[in-house]
Amino acid sequence: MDVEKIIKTEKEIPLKSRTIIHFMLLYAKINEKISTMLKPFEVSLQQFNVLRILRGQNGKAANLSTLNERMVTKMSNTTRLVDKLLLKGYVHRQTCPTNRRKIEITITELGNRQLEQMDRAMKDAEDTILQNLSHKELEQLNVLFNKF
Amino acid sequence: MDVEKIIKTEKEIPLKSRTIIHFMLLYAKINEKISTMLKPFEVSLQQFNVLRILRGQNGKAANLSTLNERMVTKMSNTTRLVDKLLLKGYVHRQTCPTNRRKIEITITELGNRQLEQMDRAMKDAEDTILQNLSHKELEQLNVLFNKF
DNA sequence: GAACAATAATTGTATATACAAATATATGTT
DNA sequence: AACATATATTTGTATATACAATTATTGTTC
Repeated sequence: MDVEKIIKTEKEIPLKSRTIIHFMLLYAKINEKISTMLKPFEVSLQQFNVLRILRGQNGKAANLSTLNERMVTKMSNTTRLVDKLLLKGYVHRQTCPTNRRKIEITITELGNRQLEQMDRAMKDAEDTILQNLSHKELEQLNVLFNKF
Repeated sequence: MDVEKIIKTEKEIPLKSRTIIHFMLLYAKINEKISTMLKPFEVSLQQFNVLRILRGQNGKAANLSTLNERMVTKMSNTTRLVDKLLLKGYVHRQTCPTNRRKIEITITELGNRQLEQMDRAMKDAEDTILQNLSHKELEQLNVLFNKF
């Protein structure tokens, strides 16, 4: 982790700036590892998250607004994101019969099976990324993250 | 910060997964604040970083490979990224006279002036993002980040 | 010094993401 | 019922990013 990589001045970098830059570099690193891990499944991190949200519904359908609300990114993507999962046969979509504006999304059997495999790969990625942090340090990190 | 937002299961989320998800949500939050802050200047975070790297050169030119090496993202973008800064008049580009494969990039007067304003806005953004963290907590965070 | 490899940057293409506008359906008001 | 308003999703467009292929120049080797 080389913070000096981005900013290199004669002056020392203030603690706050250093923290933010550090965070950004770390993000790039983590994101790369996770993308690599998801590559064999041909899904993006976002698509993976949608599948996880759908599984969390325990069989209940989720409409696009619900998915969008739970996700980090914005609405306009959700339609196209689900389109891609649909193409792979990981989800099923149906217009809500009581309110035809709504679209109900459910995860398919295939989606669930693939997701289980992704889970295992994800666990490996997490272990790699966090291998140098102890249980106590991870807890510290979560406490600090909660303050943001 | 709501980790349950992405994964919602009957089981408790393991500490490592929780940490990664937490991190991702935090990234989205921070990234949004920084983008908002940069919006008036019509530059992306990447473009801002290029300008900071160039300033760090203290007048010396940087070629595209150097910029790329210092940045988080990949080469292919660097050309187009610099193109945009060029359009705004923030940088100057010139073929290296001794090695005509290389392109030398320098920051312009205008670029420097704008960058100073961005610095101020960035400082405000950092203060907002990190307002709930004490000096000690920031130091803790940096120590933990270094372990990744 | 011709042929090949290495380096530096650019371009093409596909996909991802952000923002705004448009469409379709439902609800509330007079 | 006609109208405006709200809700849910989709589409268009511009920009961002990733990966591979291409071009231009330089360096190396026989």
